[in-house]
Amino acid sequence: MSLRLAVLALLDIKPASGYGLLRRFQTSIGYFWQTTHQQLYKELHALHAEGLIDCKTFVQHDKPDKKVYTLNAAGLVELQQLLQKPPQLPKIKDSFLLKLFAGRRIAKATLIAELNDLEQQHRAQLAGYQAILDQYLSLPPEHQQRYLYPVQTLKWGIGLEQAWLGWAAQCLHDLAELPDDMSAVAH
Amino acid sequence: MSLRLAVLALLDIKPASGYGLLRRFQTSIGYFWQTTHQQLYKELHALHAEGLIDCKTFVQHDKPDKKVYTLNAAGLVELQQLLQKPPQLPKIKDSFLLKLFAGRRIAKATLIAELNDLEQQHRAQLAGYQAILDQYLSLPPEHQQRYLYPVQTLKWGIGLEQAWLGWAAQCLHDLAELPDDMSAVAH
DNA sequence: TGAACCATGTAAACGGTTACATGATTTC
DNA sequence: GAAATCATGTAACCGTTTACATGGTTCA
Repeated sequence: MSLRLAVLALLDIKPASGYGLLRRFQTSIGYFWQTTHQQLYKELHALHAEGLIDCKTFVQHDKPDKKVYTLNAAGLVELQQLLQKPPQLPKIKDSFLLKLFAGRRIAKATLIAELNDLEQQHRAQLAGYQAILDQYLSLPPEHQQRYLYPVQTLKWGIGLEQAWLGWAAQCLHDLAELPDDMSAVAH
Repeated sequence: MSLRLAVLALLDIKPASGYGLLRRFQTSIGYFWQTTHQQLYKELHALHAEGLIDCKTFVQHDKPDKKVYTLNAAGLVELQQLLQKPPQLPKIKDSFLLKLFAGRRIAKATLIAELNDLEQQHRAQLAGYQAILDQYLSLPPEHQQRYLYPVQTLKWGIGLEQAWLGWAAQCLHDLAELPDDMSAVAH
């Protein structure tokens, strides 16, 4: 049901095609809600069949045609109903932490290399989020109004990445002091 | 495949029953990997059928009988093979952030109440993790050895909770300055 | 008396991923 | 010539959640 909430919330800000929505998922809420085009098209079909969003097809010459979906009055009611539901605790699935948890069964060098690699990715993510925040802060106040709430979630993402990077530095420091590869050592 | 990794990693530290494993999921890796007893029993049956874990039934008088599973040599090989897989980026699904993202469609007081409520839960989580860390730090060094890697993931959880609480304080401050309920206001 | 804990399972339904399918335009 | 971007979809499979199912013990 939360994919539905995500789609309605994004369309509530502005209309979009399935493909355009997918990019907005990736760039604006991807750090706390992911989806794929397969899921998205299915949900858009369902929402349209239920009369919660309107659809207009735009014929393009140089690109494939696109269907632009718009939230209608019924969709807004649905959105507000979904927002009444009590909040649930977040679900995190991090297989890298699982690997680290079982770290004594892997070569230490492998873990360190993977940590360094992830560190680069998180650094890039943080830079990306900060660029979006800067872009927001450069908007005129009347445009900022519309994004007052979304920007709070962006700040959450920034805080998360900063915490991750701080932890990774400490973790690499701790690992440097640990004994080497124990993967072949009996316990 | 990662539930399998999680189960093998936990059994690699010490044997457990399905029910006991479930509690260890909740207390030791629950903040980055969740499961239910239904999933767990199914996976344990599969692992046993594949000969990766051994099973002994213990008859108890005051409590129901329990099946204690132990990682065997084949299971350790399987664990090490799963650990060779390249790390994947974590998957986070946080429906509260979705609600906050669409915050202009909810009464501000509701959001603030939910944030305060979550803050209490995160504070309790942090206290719980810190208690486990303190318990670890009080172990003799030879026992600490076994948990050197798991404790890194615990520190990750602590960092995450601290970042969350810091963000929530800032968010509540920001929300206090925002205009009131816009849920009924046209845009 | 009711809730929580101990302990194990099955089955249906739902949500999400991977594979398959097409095809033009743009950029390296 | 290969890869990325734009743009939409179907279908099979797998992972996860919810509901059903049982039953004794302990604690408030």
